Amino acid sequence: MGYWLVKSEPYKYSWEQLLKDGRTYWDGVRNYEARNNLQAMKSGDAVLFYHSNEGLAVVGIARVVAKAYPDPTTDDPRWVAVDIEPVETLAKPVSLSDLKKEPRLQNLALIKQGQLSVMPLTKEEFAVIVAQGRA
DNA sequence: GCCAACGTTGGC
DNA sequence: GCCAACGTTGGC
Repeated sequence: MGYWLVKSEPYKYSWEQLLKDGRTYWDGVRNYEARNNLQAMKSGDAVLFYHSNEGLAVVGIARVVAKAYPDPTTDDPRWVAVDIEPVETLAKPVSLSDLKKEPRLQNLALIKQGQLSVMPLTKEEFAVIVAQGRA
């Protein structure tokens, strides 16, 4: 079972929109490292949903429901998309500043490499963030 | 709106 | 294959 964190700008696609839709495809990735991470996702993997630009917080937990397939929004075969569905809305969004304060999260790509939009998490990192979000 | 960080592109 | 220039992203 894999653990991931994906970023979305709320005005493009927000957590609330995902709740309303019930399921969405995660596309538009145009960065090789993020693409490689997408391709490594498997159905059933857990995905934290982070709002960038506005909010700056992890707001919910989603699940991969379809592993990587060619991105339907482009003819370029290099890019892929996955399908995700919402699992749980965090009672208390975990903000970026909270993440930065947590010693166990200092290796997060979110903190070290701000512009990566899809990144892997360890099981512990996932658990730490979710525990904060439920507190 | 600004600026720093990073990835990608293209000339040599 | 190197490296400078450029574009994009995202925090502040």
